[in-house]
Amino acid sequence: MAASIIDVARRADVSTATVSRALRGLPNVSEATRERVLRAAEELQYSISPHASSLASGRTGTVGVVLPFVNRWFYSQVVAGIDSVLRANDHDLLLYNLGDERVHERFFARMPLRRRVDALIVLNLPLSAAECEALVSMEVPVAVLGTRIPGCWHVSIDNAEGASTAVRHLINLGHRRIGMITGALGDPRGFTTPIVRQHAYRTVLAQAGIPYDPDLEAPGYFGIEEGASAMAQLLSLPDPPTAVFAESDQMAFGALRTLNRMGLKAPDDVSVIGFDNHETAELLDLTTIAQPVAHQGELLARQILDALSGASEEPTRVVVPTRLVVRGTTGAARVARPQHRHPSPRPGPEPDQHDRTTAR
Amino acid sequence: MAASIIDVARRADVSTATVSRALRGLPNVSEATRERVLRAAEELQYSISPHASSLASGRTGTVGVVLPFVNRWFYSQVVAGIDSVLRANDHDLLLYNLGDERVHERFFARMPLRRRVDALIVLNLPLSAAECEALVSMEVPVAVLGTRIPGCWHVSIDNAEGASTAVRHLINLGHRRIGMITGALGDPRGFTTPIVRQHAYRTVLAQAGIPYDPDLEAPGYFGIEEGASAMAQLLSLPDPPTAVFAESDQMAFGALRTLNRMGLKAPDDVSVIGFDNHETAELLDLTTIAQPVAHQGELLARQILDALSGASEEPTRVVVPTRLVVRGTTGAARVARPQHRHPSPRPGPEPDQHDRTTAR
DNA sequence: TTGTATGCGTTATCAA
DNA sequence: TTGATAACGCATACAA
Repeated sequence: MAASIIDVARRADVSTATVSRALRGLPNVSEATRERVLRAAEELQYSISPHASSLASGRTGTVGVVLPFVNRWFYSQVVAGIDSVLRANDHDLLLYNLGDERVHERFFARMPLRRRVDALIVLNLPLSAAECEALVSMEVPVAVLGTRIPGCWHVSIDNAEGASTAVRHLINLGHRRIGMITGALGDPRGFTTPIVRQHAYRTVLAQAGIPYDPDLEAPGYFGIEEGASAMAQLLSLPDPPTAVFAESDQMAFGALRTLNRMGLKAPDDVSVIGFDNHETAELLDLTTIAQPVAHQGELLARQILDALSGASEEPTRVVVPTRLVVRGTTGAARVARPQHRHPSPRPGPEPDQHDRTTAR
Repeated sequence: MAASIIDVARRADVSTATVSRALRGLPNVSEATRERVLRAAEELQYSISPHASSLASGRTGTVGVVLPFVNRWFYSQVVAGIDSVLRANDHDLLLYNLGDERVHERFFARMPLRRRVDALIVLNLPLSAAECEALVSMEVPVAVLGTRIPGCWHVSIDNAEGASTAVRHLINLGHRRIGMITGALGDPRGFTTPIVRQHAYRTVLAQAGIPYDPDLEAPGYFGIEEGASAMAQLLSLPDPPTAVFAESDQMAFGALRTLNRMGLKAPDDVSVIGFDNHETAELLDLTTIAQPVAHQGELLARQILDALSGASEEPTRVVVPTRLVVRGTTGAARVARPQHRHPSPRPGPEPDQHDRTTAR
């Protein structure tokens, strides 16, 4: 049987209250007794029962992280970021993967994290309005990545700006027939990232005087395989794109594979730009929009700790910058295509071409 | 204030004991009262307090997962596997990342998971003998991936066989000057995987009558960058290898990048084989030894559930098979190198060459 | 600075 | 089948 606080109290010849105080480093304990208690605890190999402690204090010392995937690069990076600052501040991390539809439903039906966590971090999860409300009703601080929930803390990148930068990069290179491989759309619930990026894509094209062509948008669902299919679909068009913006690197990888298998090359045949700066993007020499992934996790955890400590009253919203990383898969458009009546791109210096890494 | 079991009891006009029984689906509750209790709980939006429950029952319903990284592909896959079966059986997953040295030390000094988890899953962690004992002394079932701890459940691949297959594949292709990019060695604690693989590498070479050359072993520490450096080191040798076995795909990726940057190509200049079948291995057309990663996580979780339910008394050990996946980065050695006096490889059918995916 | 006593929300034992 | 009640192990308001 493991030693309890009573055993320690007996051994140190003090009350359990004093043991509790001494062990938690509270003031109002003389150095002498504190030392006695510490030694007694040490000798008995005492370790606190978190459950009893939680029950008595109402705090759990753990933060729930709710996400749709644990095995995708992006999420594992974010979790690592969260973990590092949580751990440094003596908080535990309870992982809740809602990727499975049934798990998702049960989660909101049973609210199993109620009273189990001091705070919640929600990563990029498509949530209905009712589900958002359910989270808020837990009455713990909630920090959200990627989407927005009223009353919650927020961390995100400027998706519109990132996507715009990507498309502008292609336009600057002289491309006018620009496709987009989009992420998971059509989900009725609130995961706005793909919508925002797609909107930016259309807007930038419109601003450049390029007519909208729905055929140039192919769904890739944020997967490698699906990205590959999307690229195949785009290439099968009567008038295929000369450049493609994939809104995730993984989809861009799939796109590159399709090119490869068809005997085509980036950027000679088609320019490809991704989004994320995935760890293998450099390996594949993929031009992309970089976002600080683990850092966003750290920020989320910091927000939560601030909320918990009362350091910050009002939920804040922090937007972290993205940055264009120019690598080898994007290049100048070959020639102005005759069938288009738009002016060919002006020649002249192309900063994107020279800087391998350009601050956006 | 959230409703407690007392509120439910009052509303259903029964005792708290009956509520507890009814909600947990225990027998000895009449259907009528059970329904009454269920409805009362529903109406009050009652949700149980896991801490109180744990305190009273001694069970926590959560499994601790202790690992050295959360953001590396391999580990995130394993965690996903664990999570899926744990979640399906109503267990929570407490993530404990011991990658940081200080966190590691504190973990074993304070044993913060004692009384906090019903069981432990340990992933590929270098542990001293004392640390292993500390884990066992928690008196909960422990399942271990990759290394061995007496008295614990085990899941692993046959590392010797996997590594041997890799090296034999290169030998079968006619290579005789074969380098190895090794993982993290030199750690005094018990993480045996790299040791076993290195031993297999040496043994297979010896069996083929190829003399041992320590210069052909370069450390890559399981990282991309370090793998790249290791390859550079091997290529700078007076007599560089014609083929390289990297004991992880990530290191192989780095190796490929080095080749690429030096204007060399696999397999024309150097054959490269990895280990893992990382998700981007296919993308890079990397020949590799595949291991079922998420599946190993599932097996670990199953073992734990068996132990917890008492279904299995004695800890078991399951070894999952690896399999050679032949892709484009390995090819036949160009010519028998004149400076070696060993017989040149016999020509003839090379099954590894034809089957894209060969069961080892 | 220290001790006493109560409460936290369950489960489990025993009795009814 | 149900109820009363004692743990479970700690934190904390209050008293000393």
